[in-house]
Amino acid sequence: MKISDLAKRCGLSAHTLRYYERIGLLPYADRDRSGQRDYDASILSWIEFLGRLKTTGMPIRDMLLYAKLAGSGKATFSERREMLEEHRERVRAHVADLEACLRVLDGKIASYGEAEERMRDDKRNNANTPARART
Amino acid sequence: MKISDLAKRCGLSAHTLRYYERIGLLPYADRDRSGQRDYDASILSWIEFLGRLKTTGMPIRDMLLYAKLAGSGKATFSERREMLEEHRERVRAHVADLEACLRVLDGKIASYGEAEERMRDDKRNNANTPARART
DNA sequence: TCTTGACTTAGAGTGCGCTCGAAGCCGTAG
DNA sequence: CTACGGCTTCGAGCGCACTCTAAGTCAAGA
Repeated sequence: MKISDLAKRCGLSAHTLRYYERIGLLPYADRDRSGQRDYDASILSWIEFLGRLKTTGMPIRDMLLYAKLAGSGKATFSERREMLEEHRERVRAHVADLEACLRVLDGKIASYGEAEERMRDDKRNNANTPARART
Repeated sequence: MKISDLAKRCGLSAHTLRYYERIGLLPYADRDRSGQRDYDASILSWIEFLGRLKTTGMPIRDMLLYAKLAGSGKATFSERREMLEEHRERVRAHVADLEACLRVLDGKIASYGEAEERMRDDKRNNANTPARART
């Protein structure tokens, strides 16, 4: 598979794939006789997992550490598990944060909705009541 | 309230507070007779709300638009509500993504745990069984 | 044969969100 | 009076994660 094919399949640009290889996030890809990268489809599952780490906010330097451990075989299973467990906790905490934020947004949206409602009422009644406090 | 007091209370640095004022995310603060910013405590709730937007990944340019609308009174209630509704949808989608990632992490962690378990068993049995496929 | 287009490399540039430094002013404690 | 800490402004610098450019190579199709 050429780099542009892999790019299409994994949703990263060819630029980004080369960048990831350069920094060590992707293993050095085999080159064909004209020097072009020729990827094995098995790289896709690794890229997909990296995408999960990225989505969940893991910085590249941590992904690099994980990648290095993953290249060292069975001896690093427990270290990798611990990394992922710590990361999972951070992600869970972040999700909890986001859910709290969502509740705040819900409240704010509702209060705008109610304010708009009142404004429509005022208009319909053509009443000259004093302005209400903003929220 | 001086900038360092506000910084302590809201968790942003004085540098960041000045930066936010400079770009228009915070209203221009009153200065005392020696030119130093003197904040009213009411700024705290606005900063807290900005923090919610930031936590949920809203870029500063969008916060700036929201801030501009919020400075324009009642006429922009519906526009602000629509902004927040769209943002809320993005956040909900992101939370769903994160939850999918958490399930992947759970699976990965479990498989490391099982592999470690098997390695301990193998050691205890002192058996020279062939290596298993890595996951 | 010539053109086209995708690939290669090293390295520069971009956008975001801060973060810091320099130089100078102000008010209070000693 | 002086020293000190904290404030001011403006602008430069930083860390991250790409993103793009330039110059060149290569293989296949007209």
